[in-house]
Amino acid sequence: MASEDSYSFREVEARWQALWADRNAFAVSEDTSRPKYYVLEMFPYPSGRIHMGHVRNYTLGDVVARFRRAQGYNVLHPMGWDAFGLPAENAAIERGVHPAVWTRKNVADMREQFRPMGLSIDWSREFATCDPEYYKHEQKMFLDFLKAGLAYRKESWVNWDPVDLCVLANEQVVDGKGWRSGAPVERRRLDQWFLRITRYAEDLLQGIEELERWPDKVRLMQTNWIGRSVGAQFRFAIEGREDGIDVFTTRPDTLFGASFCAISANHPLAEDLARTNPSVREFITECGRMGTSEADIESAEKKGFDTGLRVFHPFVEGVTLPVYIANFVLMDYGTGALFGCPAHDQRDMEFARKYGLPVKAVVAPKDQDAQAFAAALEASDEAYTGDGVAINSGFLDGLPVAEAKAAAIDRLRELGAGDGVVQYRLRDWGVSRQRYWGCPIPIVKCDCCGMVPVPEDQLPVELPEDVDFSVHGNPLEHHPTWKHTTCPECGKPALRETDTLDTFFESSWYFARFCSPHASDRAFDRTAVDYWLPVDQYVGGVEHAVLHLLYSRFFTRALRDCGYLGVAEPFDGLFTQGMICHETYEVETNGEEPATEAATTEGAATEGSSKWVYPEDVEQRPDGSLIRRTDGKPVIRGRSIKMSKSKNNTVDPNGILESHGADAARLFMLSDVPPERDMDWSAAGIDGASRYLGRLWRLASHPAFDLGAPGTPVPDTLSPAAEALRRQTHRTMAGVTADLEKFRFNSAVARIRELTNAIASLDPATPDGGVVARFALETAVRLFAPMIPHIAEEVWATLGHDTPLVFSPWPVWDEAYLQEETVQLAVQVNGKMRGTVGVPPGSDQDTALAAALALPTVQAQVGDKPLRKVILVPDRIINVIV
RNA sequence: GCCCCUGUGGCGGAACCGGUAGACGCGGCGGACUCAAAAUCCGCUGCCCUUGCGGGCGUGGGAGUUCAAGUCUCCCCGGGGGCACCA
Repeated sequence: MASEDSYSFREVEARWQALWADRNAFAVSEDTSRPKYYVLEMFPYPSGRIHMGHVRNYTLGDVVARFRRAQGYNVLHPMGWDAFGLPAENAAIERGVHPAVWTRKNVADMREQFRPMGLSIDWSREFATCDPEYYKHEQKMFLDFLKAGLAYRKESWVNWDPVDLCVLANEQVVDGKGWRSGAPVERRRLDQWFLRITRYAEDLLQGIEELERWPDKVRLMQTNWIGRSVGAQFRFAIEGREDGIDVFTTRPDTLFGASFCAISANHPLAEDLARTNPSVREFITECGRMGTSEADIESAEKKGFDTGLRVFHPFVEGVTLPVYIANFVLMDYGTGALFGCPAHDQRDMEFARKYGLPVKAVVAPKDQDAQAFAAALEASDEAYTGDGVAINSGFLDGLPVAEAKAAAIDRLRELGAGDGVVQYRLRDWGVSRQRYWGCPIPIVKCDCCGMVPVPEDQLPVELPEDVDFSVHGNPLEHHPTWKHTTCPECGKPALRETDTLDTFFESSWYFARFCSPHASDRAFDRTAVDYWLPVDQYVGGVEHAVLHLLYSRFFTRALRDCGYLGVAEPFDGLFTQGMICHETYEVETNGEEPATEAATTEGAATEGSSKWVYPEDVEQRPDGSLIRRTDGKPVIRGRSIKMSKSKNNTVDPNGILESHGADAARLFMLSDVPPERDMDWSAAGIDGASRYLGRLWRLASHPAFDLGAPGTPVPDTLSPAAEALRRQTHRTMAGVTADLEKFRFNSAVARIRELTNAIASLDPATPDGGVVARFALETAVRLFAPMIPHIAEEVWATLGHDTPLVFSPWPVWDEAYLQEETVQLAVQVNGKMRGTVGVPPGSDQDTALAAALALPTVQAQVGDKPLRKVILVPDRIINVIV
């Protein structure tokens, strides 16, 4: 085939990318004369290689950016690097490369890997979070938070990752294991810096209501994570002691059914008792050992220790309850103490049965006999947690649960014992990390003055470059000189804080930094953030539903309260994309070559005797069976799962960009599967996308019509076939515009393909075919430009246009052409489809009925039976009931 | 265990507010072009009965509401995700 006949994506894509770059097409600045639109994809960690997840993420964002730009918005679409973090340090330990060098190299490599995608990014705003120019502002923020009481230090139990030798936030512990290392987390007591995210618990919760362009799933996850619960807090007086025990409960209505009080092993009272009682000490130690370890979660056995203390029931004079130290009571939720009502709480029931405590029913369902129900419940091992009315409960008797709760709280208040309170599951965010490659915490520890903030004129506290990774542990701690300094207050020798900040700190404000990335004396220029924020469309993976997205929402509020910016919510719209999956392949190794980690596709190889094979090494034979390219060994096809290095089922994006081009990769990413869902990568899919691009190209380069000159007006009156294509073109504009606004990219692609199919099948003899075909084709590429920008530009230019599409407005449709000339009305008889009939749009019932009854298939059903009823939905359906 | 989402041809998926189920694509089958193949183009492609015309069935299963249900309600089953001693 002659080269001029085939579409040469290599040459075309490079040419248009060069033009966009030369014309600075994507650089933006504040412009109050136009509406702004801020599009942001979650910035990447510079691992060194881009992966298909990136390709999908940035393709989705780029479609939005280009679409909004065409619509006339002033679009900000920046890119940066989430550059601090453990992998850099691990590389340093394993390969002796300095984390900074490793990171810089990866950033440079990945920038080059992204380049061939043709993204509409304003690269002049690029930064990496490991730049001191970036993190110095973060240190200032930390100091401002400290002043505002939003940052504080406390000794606390922490989640310790024994592999990464580092503290983890609660959000970073998954199934009792470190989110990165996968190692069972240990409990340790350490001095830590915290951010008071709990101050905003209610506000963060309320704010979720307003996030209408966020997925419900994410809103729900955040709601659950914050975990608001309404109840009562009150104090039990201890028999023979001056102090009391504060407890929190969501069921104050069941107080008459209380049979014990339980406190956490870390409760001050428990620690107090331990000082004099060795067996208490032993029990506490035992609880500490279990902690959040895997074994503990498995067993989940309730254990208690009877302290011998007794507390007075607040409502019933003379009644006392035993006080237990219990392993299931958490110190950092509520007050670290609770009362147990076995009849109406399953966990309390188990505890009561184990330690022979009384079970007293105090709530019974409305419609049941209270005494019989109570007797059955008290003999059972299943607690009743449903609704009902209070029984055996003194002044509460007969009240429904909700009212009983209120009445109990009122009484507690009268007694001066307690009050109604709201509790949150959300904990403060521990931000100290015992690592090198992070932002240093700008604090000096002085023996005389305590924790002293580093004065602002001494910022940034920069990381030392000469660090030794051969010693286990935190290099900042081991550095010979770095941590030794003088106290800013008293001038005596003092030590720097050697912990660094959690890397989620950097990603909690980077979106704001993009508004004024070069501001040096402050984190952001106020006019810039006021203009650009909030982000109008954020795009990323669901895996950040609670971590990054909750921290960022908190940070934005904290920054607002410290005077940095004026908004509460950082992301007005959020889109969470699905994962990229691929089939897995394995060959049996029979011990001849090293097996890969746990390659066990069900029904296939047994553990340890097979090896995962990369898709690119698998070849399909004509009979459909698979073999390994290198040696012809049979390959077993496994199910499709998320692309991951451990399963070798990854496809390298740059290989695809090289072989098929950016437009083909982008088109495949956008076709077929709705973007929020997981998609399967397949060779057939990318080939299909390439084939379509070829067809589109041929449609323009070898048109079946004389397309005439650009700008030729379409006549008002057209032949029926040409008129139909004109109307379809207008309908496509409206449909695609709506699809892009709603992230229905797969549907937008389908619509434009329909339009190009219609152009291709228009009879070349059609009068006015050329001028309408030009109109349809031009519209198709304009609508396609956000998705497959290079070929769209090329076709547009081929059709004779001088102004590139990046500088062209979005097409506008004419409402008058949205309706077809003749509508196909569906005809039902007794609710069953019997055919369709073409009628003019807006036909009334008489016209439609006459046309419908004329159909032979309808006559066969209706015959001479009398019509009982006729239902007409104009232009859609007519249903004749006989 | 609790909460949420989801189930449509061989496959990915479409179907607006209850109104022609299967758009668009992948795959498959048949044909054209070719010495042949690739590429490309054309046609067919939910299932069952029928030579055809035509008819019946069909959106995980069962009931219900309605002139009309993939769409709404209830129950059941399967798949995915989140939380998991939170008092």
